[in-house]
This record gives sequence, structure tokens and C-alpha cells, in this order.
Amino acid sequence: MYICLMYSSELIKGTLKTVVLNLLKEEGKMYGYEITNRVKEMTSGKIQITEGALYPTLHSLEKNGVLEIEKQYIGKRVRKYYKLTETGKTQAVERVNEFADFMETMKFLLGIEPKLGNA
Amino acid sequence: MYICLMYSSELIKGTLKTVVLNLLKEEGKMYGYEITNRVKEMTSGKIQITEGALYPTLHSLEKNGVLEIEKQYIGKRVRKYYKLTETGKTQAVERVNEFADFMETMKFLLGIEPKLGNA
DNA sequence: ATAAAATACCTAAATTTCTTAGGTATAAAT
DNA sequence: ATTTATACCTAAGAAATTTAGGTATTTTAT
Repeated sequence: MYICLMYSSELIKGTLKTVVLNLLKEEGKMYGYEITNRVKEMTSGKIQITEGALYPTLHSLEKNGVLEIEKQYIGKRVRKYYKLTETGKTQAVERVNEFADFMETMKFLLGIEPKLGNA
Repeated sequence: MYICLMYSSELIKGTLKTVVLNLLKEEGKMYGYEITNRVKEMTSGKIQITEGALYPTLHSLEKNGVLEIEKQYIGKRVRKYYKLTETGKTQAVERVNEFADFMETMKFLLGIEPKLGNA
């Protein structure tokens, strides 16, 4: 069995938006810091979204009408919740479908057999 | 069923070396032009490696001792066959394993169910 | 009480990886 | 004779991310 602590950054490239949009689709709304922690948790640390990548991406998605913000104050500290717009919901589904299709193609291309005994 | 003609270039980022190394592992030796065509063929055009990406990558892999060249002349035209060095063979396996692991993680993260009826 | 760690946001320069858009030359097909 | 296919290549620019900072509040530990 293959084991790795963290994926090479090369491999993860291009998946950030897909991951963020899908999380928001499932959770309804999340804030940046929460997203980084959730992904780290869910992947046992194998994928660690850096804040330097996440925040500019969130801003860009908002600017393009994919996400919208809802601010909340925790004491004096602001927390910016992001949620999908209608456009965003569509894009989330499309991106996940594209990724699923891509994985099938890559499996074939790399000769990766579906694992047995994962039921 | 989701259908797409070609994957967004964002999605493919970071997979080029893995694909090339795996192809060479299976085929023994291949030349650049052959690699682009083989991948296009195997993926029904959904992944099209551009030569502007491929050649610099091949040169870099050779420089780093992952690949070695064997020149062949077809008439006056040169053809550069690339094959894996011993280091390359190890890297090919490692990269494919890492990608397989990565796909499992992404499936979980994106809530993608293993398709039924693919036997 | 105070220091450290966690929470929560942010940006900008540099790097990596790829696309775009060329270029050269030979061989085969129309 | 011209177009298409084969076969190599590079360099400028774009895109996505890493690295390396920054600010400020709240909680936890000493």
C-alpha cells in the first residue's frame, strides 16, 4: 500500500476552485479559515490549502458572481461567510462532473485498476 | 451522463510528467510527437498535450537524469526516442501511486461515488 | 497577568507550469 | 506543385500557486 503525508503541490494544481465550490455546495456557507481547516481535516493533512492561494481565489470568485459574502462579527473580529450564487451552484456541479470524468480518463491513461475490497 | 470534448487546461495542470513517465514505463521508448498523438488518441481528444509544454518537460526530465535519449534517423529527419533511466522507473511508479492516492482523496472530498456497472 | 497559540483576515513578489504563437526542415499525400 | 503530416524547437506571456510576509482579536497556557 502506498502512503504519503502530503501531495506534491504540482499534483494539486488546478483543483482549488473545484474543492471550494463543492464544499460550499454541501455546507451552504463557510468562511476562508474554516475552508482551509476543513480540507486539512478531511484529507488527514494530505491537502493543505494555503491562505495565499485561497483568499485571492475567493475574491475572484466573488467578483465573477460565483460567490456572495455575508459578514458576521464575532466580537470585534469579522468573519466573511461565502455562499454560492445560482451561477455558483451550476458551476459547482459542472466542475465536479468534469473532475469525475477526468479521473476516469486518467485511470485509463495510467492503467490504474479500481481497487478491490473498498465496499 | 456528463460529456465533455476537452478538459479545461486548469484541470490538467500538474499531470503532464505523470502521464509521460507512465507511458514510457509501458512502452519502453517513445518520441515526443508520438507521445502527443498517443495521449490524444487514448483520451479521444480530451487531453491534448501541446508541444510547447511537452518538449521543455522532456528536456528537463533528461537533464535531471529521469530520461535518456536514443536518436534515430528516418532518412534525414531525426527522431529522439526517450526512455526511463533507473531513477525514472522508480519515479514513474511513485508518481502513479501518488496520483492514485490523490484520486481517492479527491473522490472523498468531492463526494464522488464509485460508478456502478463498470465491470 | 502575561506570553503564546489560535483565530481570521489580507497582500505582493517570485516561482512554477502551461498556453500561445511563432520558427525550421523533411517526407508524404493531393 | 502545393498542402498536409511528421518531427523537432523556443520564447513571451498568462495563470495558478508558493513563499513570506503583514494586521488584529480572542483564547489558552504558564
